[in-house]
Amino acid sequence: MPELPEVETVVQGLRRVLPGRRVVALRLGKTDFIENPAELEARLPGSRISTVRRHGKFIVLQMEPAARAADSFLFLVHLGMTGRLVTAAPDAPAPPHTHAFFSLDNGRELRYTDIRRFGSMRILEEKNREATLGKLGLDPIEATEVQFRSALRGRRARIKAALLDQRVFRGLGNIYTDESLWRARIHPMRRAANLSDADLRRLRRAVRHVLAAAIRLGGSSVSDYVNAEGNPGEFQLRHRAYQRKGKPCHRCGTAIERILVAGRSSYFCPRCQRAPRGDRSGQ
DNA sequence: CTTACGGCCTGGGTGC
DNA sequence: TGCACCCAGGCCGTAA
Repeated sequence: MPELPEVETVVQGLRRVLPGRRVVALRLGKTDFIENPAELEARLPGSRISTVRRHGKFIVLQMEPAARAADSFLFLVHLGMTGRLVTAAPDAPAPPHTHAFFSLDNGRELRYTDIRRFGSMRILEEKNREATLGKLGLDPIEATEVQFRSALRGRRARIKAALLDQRVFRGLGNIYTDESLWRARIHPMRRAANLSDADLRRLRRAVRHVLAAAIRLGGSSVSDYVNAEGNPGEFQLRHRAYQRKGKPCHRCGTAIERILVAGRSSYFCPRCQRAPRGDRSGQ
């Protein structure tokens, strides 16, 4: 499912119920998406959740260990394409493909459901935090104009691919790159290095606007996404490009087109977002 | 170093 | 109804 706005929405929901809770038991189903299942089973029961944060598309739980003397650690959850992290009553029926059940000390249960299992879970030591999370690029909402420009400067990759690269910006995915490029009137096939300062300025503003609006509306529910309470978002109603092939552009009425860029479906308005010279191979 | 591409996994939609 | 095929918001490993 999720990109930055969806993960942010989930995190905001979990933040209302998880901090202070102790994990009393853990039950796992399929474990091929977990880096080290035995470590989870050894360390999570008895530990207490202190904070819930987002880093790019990662949900980061800070854990205080069961043993007094041991160091606190991080529990990372990535929702992949179809992951859901939801709290529920333990006696409520679990949906299919629910592969992790965390019993909490208030009688509730935190559950991870993931049809395709492209998500991941892992424990990360505090001392390894920077080596792992530090590889990710700028937060696209917090980046200043100077940072935004320098992150893309000199990159030969298509702008769409560069925006999707988590080492450049953390948290953007296919929906919000298309929505941002539409708003900034930039064709997804253009090379990042060829964008003018004016282009980049519009792009940064578009990214910030789109992400803020999406967070405000609780994210986009296209197929599987729900928030921490199990409810869908509403930003899909405001999509201007994504999955609107053949429908009129909200600015000029031209039919939205779909092409493949960086192996991903990319939706754009052929009139508002002019193709680069030299077409499909590049520029 | 950077960029491009196939693969992972399951399910939903479409067209014959 | 059945079946083949395409598509899907993620990222990782490999090759060029």
